[in-house]
Amino acid sequence: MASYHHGNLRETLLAEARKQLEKEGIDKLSLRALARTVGVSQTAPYRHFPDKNALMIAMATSGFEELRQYLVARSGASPDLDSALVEVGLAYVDFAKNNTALYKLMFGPALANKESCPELYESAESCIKALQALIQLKLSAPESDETLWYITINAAALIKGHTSMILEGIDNCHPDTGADFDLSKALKVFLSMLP
Amino acid sequence: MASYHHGNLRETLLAEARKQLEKEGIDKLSLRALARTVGVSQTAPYRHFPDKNALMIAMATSGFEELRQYLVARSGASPDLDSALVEVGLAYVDFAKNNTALYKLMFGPALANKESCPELYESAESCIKALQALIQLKLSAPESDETLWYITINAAALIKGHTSMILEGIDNCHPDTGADFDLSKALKVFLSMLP
DNA sequence: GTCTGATGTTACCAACGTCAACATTGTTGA
DNA sequence: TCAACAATGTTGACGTTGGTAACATCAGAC
Repeated sequence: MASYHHGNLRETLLAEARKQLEKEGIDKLSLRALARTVGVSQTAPYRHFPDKNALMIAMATSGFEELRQYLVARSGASPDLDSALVEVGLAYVDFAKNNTALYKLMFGPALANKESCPELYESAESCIKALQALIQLKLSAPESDETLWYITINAAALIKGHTSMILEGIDNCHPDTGADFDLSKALKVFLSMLP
Repeated sequence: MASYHHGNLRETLLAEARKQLEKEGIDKLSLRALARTVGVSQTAPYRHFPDKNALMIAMATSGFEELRQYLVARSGASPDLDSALVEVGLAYVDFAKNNTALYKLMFGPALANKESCPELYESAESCIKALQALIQLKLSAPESDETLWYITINAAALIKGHTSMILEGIDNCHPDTGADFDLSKALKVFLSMLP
């Protein structure tokens, strides 16, 4: 027989939410259904999260931590700097593809208001900073510090933009030849343009 | 006295939805509230849209048409090609900033499934193609056709990525000097890297 | 002038987020 | 040891939402 207290409800809810998020999509994610599948009353989640949005923010925050670890792991396993730079881009996109709903949640309405959930912003910005730190390693050319910085942000934007287009299903195949779009080629083309 | 038939419900609903979208955000947008403010019964909208998502798709579609027109207008008013390229990027971001909720809707869950709403994808891709056509004008260098194509997509991704970061409120100010991020400078830096 | 289809209304349903009041449990200090 | 307390879980309810079915009203075609 089940005990009155679940004992681990908060983490169980987060895990089940994460599962449902990827399986059913974000709009089919309801606190009630979550409680039901976990086998607890409909209002029990409110003992661990003030409201539904808090649950979302908790998921998003853990998502940023996962993403950060994934990026450093993938890029760290590369032999040289150039391949590490390509790899971090590929890794970022892979994470988004393998955790599409979570990724959209991370950059979705959850972090709409900066001051309401500062810890979310911290993890988000630290994640980008990690990416930028890696990119900056590449740029030891005799450029001005300001130019270097803009190139770095451009690289980050480039990866984010490719991620968006891929998630949106926009197939950037060649209009004439019909050749498939190859992300790693695109990243290498950008790298070759660096000073 | 009001007549039984509204006469222009579909467009009135779209206009009011657009207004509410920017004012209250997408999650506060309900068909019932819409019908109420328009002064019609709660189920009247279902005579013009099969469900709520159809209303969203209709808004998104018109949004893409607006965006396309805005881009050609802004870029067409530029004196030379280089400034036109910078201008199209600035215009894209401006549109997103001036119509944030609509922009997020356009690239949000509405166009999640490609085959369910092909006309949305058409307008979205035609919009990107227009942007790419302009960019391709710049690239008459003796590069391979494939490289040219990848540079074009990179430019599109760059703009999309900057848009995302700006909408997400990530301030890319310089970590040392604290100088504000300047989008047009970033775009010019990218342009200067082109072959 | 009647018939028909388009449009709007009323009544209803299931599901959701959330709150208040109550029940049960683990813990802690006398 | 045990009573008080805080944490956790349950029950019941309220208001709102998206959506369906049946009915009402109107405009235009024959």
